[in-house]
Amino acid sequence: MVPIVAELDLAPRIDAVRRFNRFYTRHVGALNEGLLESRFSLTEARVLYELAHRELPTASELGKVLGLDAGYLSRILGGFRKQGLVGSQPSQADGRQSLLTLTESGRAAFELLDARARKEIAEMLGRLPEPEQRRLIAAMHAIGSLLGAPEQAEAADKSSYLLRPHQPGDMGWVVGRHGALYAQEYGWDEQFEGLVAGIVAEFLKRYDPKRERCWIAEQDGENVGSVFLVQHSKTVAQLRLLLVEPRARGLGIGARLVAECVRCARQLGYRKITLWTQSVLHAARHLYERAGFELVQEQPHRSFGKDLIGETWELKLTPGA
Amino acid sequence: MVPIVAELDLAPRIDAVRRFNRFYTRHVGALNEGLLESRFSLTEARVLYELAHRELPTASELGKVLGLDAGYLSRILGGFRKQGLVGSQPSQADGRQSLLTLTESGRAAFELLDARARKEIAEMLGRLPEPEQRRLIAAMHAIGSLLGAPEQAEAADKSSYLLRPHQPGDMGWVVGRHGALYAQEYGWDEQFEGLVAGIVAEFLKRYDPKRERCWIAEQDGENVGSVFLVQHSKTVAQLRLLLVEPRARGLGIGARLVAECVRCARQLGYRKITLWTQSVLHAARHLYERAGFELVQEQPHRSFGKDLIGETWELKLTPGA
DNA sequence: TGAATTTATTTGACAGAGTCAATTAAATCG
DNA sequence: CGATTTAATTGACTCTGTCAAATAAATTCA
Repeated sequence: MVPIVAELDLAPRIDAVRRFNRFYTRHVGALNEGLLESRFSLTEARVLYELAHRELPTASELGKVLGLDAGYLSRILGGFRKQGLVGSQPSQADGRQSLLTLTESGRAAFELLDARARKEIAEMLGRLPEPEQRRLIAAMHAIGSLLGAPEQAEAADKSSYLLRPHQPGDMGWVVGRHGALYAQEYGWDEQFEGLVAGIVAEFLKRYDPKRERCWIAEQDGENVGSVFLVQHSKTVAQLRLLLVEPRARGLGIGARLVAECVRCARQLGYRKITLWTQSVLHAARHLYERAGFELVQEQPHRSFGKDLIGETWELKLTPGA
Repeated sequence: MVPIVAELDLAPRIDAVRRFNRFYTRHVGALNEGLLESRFSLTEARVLYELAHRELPTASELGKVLGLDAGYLSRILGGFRKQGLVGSQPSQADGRQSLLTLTESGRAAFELLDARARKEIAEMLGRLPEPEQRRLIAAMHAIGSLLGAPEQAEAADKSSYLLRPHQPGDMGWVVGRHGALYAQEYGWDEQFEGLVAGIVAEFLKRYDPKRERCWIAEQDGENVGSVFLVQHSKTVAQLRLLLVEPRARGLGIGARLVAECVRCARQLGYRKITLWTQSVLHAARHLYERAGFELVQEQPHRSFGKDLIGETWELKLTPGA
């Protein structure tokens, strides 16, 4: 019989991981990274890749990055030199080293390989409808960050996300991530998730596209942030439910969401933006402060199982600006 | 500048996939599946694995499954035979084939390898806190089913899920999946997601653990179903928000959720369960019918951008049973 | 400074992983 | 029955990767 209450049994998880490992190994093997009809082996392709993505690397640098035996690598590079794919110049700093570069034809060979590999992946992605592609990327991203892929975080830069209006499913994401994150980070109880659910329910029910907005920040197809601009009165807008996923913090997404709200409120003719937050939410308070909001009221209260100090912030909008 | 509106540009997704492939290849390579100090190569271990999981396979069967060259495999099997790890018996049906089995010591070798591999994965999982483990498994499952791993689906059987009470984040999941699935499958508009958000908001606000329940069905750490039992009146309970993810359908999860509601309502002393559904939701209606519910009222209405026929179903509970 | 040690690279020898073609013997097709 | 196909084996070979030795430049330390 299926147990009602979860026991922390690792065994099925271990099996799931191993099943996935077997599956994914085969999957990657089937892709073969564009070298099906090329004269390069997988290792050679990896070397070529690193050569194309580094500035004047040395052989030992490549060996370290790729985890290759120095002798093996030396032979591969020798072969490349013979084929005229790489050139080398002696290092000024260290007479033992050579600084390696791809020649014209070396770069051409890499481009060809790279284009083929991209095409393969594009075909694989193309077999999936758009929302499933997004789920796939999101899942890969999740695995990468959970298993600690430093370069996954590195690769995220300021232009790696986009803002878009809400779609089916997004409101649930907003509710769930508010509930889970505030429970985890501040120990708030389920009343908070309920409050958020009430807010989004109200938003969807009374949603007026001419007076209100929701933005979802998306990165690699995965939701990483949200903010709402709702009508508080004819002339006053309210900013609500600002959230940025921990793993996407530090990219300026929060500031961007707030700025977008302010810009839009001004455009829609509001005179003032108001918002309610808590004194413990330091990161959010900073964002409001830097966007020009001013603290106008403080109010201690007990909510979500904690003693909190609620704060009202306001930003006056000059219509002309 | 970051674009406001999403354009369907594959390039960043392709890069994300390739980054993940590189990362995961290295990750799996680092795991080495328990054969670090064993006398087996990776391929030999894979052969051993298949031998341990099949009934009297033939060499060609193994070769097909593992994608190995027949000659290569023949040599590996020859080695195993020499070491006394596999035995073979001639096939009655086909004189060219031998039916392979692991000997005692072959099985022992496999068990050792298997235990080591499990231990490795367990250590990796152990480094993650419990909720992150669940996210990891969920993400792997998502990738597996998106890229079409038939055995991932196969492996799901009736005892592969569990029911548990709700946790932070679950309500958001319920809202989001209702919103996304009904939009996708029936074309309902965002008003429906708003309605669900309102229901869960109300549920959390008034939640009385003695009179009400929520069950979340979880599979490999991923939410795949939900149902709520809420108080309608002193003697009448209401079943709400029954949902099963498409990929988890056919495992009896829906029936199980309904049965759990009925059992619990009876135990809590309710005299009747009522529920509201729509005529187009055939699968759900079947479940209710088979659980003993009876259709007591029909009501055409226009909601969620569609013309629908709402239905009220009821189940009388005999207190003694 | 200069001898000892370390480091970057190359080379030779070799083992393991995997492919390809040829061979044998049994099974199947027509 | 002869022709073709299939399962399994074997030999020859290539590619992948490791290990140890050699060389030359750089660094350390007394």
